[in-house]
Amino acid sequence: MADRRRKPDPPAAPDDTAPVPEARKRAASPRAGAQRFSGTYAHVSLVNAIGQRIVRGDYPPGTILPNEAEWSEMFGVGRSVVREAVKMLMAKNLLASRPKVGSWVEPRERWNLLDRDVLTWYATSPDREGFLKAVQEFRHIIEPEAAALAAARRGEEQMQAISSACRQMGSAPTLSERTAADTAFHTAILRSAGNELLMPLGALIGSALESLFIFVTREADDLRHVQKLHEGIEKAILRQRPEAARRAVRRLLANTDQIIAEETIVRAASRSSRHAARAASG
Amino acid sequence: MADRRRKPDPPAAPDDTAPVPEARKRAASPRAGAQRFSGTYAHVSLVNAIGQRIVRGDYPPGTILPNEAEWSEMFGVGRSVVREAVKMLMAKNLLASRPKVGSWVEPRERWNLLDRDVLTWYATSPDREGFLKAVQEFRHIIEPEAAALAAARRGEEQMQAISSACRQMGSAPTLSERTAADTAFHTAILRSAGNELLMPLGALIGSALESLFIFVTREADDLRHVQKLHEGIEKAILRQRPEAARRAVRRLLANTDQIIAEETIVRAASRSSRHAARAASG
DNA sequence: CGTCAAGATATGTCGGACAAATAATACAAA
DNA sequence: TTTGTATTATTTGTCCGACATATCTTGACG
Repeated sequence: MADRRRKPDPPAAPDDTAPVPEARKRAASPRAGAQRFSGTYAHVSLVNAIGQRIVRGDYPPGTILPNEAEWSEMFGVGRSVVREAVKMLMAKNLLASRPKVGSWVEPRERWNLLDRDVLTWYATSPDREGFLKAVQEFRHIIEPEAAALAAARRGEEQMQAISSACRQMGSAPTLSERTAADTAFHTAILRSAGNELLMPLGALIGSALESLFIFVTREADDLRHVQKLHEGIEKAILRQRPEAARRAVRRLLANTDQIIAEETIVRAASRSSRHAARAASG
Repeated sequence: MADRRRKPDPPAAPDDTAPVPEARKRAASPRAGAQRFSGTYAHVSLVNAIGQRIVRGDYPPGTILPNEAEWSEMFGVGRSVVREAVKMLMAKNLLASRPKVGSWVEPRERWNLLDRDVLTWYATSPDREGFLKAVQEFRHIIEPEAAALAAARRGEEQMQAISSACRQMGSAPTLSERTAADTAFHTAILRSAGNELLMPLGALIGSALESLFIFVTREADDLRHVQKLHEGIEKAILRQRPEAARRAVRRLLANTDQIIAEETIVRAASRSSRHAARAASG
């Protein structure tokens, strides 16, 4: 779930580094079911909890969900909180509802899979491999063209944003910061492409990179190589060469494909070895 | 706004052609502001009203919106209805809010522009030309590749869905039905591509076609030509020729580009003639 | 000038009550 | 038996009022 609480633009934020208010006490007793997180509003917790369960497959499409009273009981929140959370999931087309029937899970092809939150839940679902495969294929479709458009139309500040992100990627001390810069790099390219419909896809790339960052360990040589690939993209856009940008992005994606493939093999091997161990011990 | 009230899958719907219950009486007096629509739930009306105003530009990004009490007053609904509507818009990233500050319009690049409802509001906004331009460019990126994937991976029933939609397009008696079949055709291709991330984009194509259907008059010759172009796509997918499918889609899109360009010229001309008339009379 | 305290105000949450929609059931009629 | 109709039960939809929480603003104080 994206952080809903950010400083609004108009009331200029004097200090955005202020710590998020933690340690919020709940008077309500934490009843059975999933726990509530302090520091977050109840409806946000609920949206995440229910959304994650749906995407994870706990309630397959067509299933009638627990009704409002049951959710309310399960999470120890008021009915209005449940209703607002359900409405948010409806807005993402994960749910629909009717009086006397209840709420049910919508068929998967209606889900707003490109939504930030839904992507996050998908990325942490058991089908992570399916997620990575789909996202990566999608990137192959989108990103080369986006880079080509960016090479053709990018403005001066946009170019600076791209270069800056690329530099930060190279000098990031931690993998986490590197991933953030990586996401910023690709998002900046999408923005530079001059088509606002492309921008929501930044969340897609971000969740893919984050998923890779969490599960894949990478060696120094590899990181250097990846950095060179990114610089190749930057250079092509800087020089306003659409075809070169397209090719450079394809090279990067091919590299990522390879990493995913290797990781998949490793995971499959460890899985089968676990199976073997279990079979041997059983 | 997509119709939220549909028959759920599990309780098999015996008759889906039953008329939507109209003529619902409101006890509450219709106060100032936008009117409520009978037959629809209040929160749906509110989501549409507020969402449309935001996308249309009535409240530019950064603007603090009226607070809950004011919306409540404006539309003559209770505060909970307002809150649920606002939550749905938050789920689409059009809004964010904070206690003591209020709700504000999020920067445009955070909007979930690929969402069905947001697209609908965008399509009816004053910037319809910008909308069509962006969507059409996006189609150029997505659809050729989707068709190529479909040609490579389509199943038997998926092929039947494509062919059926293509046939229905050819024999549709009204333009409205033709547009519906057209949308079904492209949606079926997206589904056949075997990447679920592509499926939400059906809404994009649908809204583009609907927008064209509403504003563009087309001649019989033109329609025949378009039909042939669609059949070319169908044939390529039927024969499982990815490259041919890609090319066929590009031909169709080039044709659509031309139609949009012509329409744009016509509208610009009528606009300037109106200006001229006004200038002459003023 | 900077820091901290108090007030003001918008959203967040709770609880209860009633309205509306509709699936399911019971029942009457053909 | 079948068909159509009224009743019932249940779930979501809406309203209201109260209070909690967050946080911007203001002002006192060092």
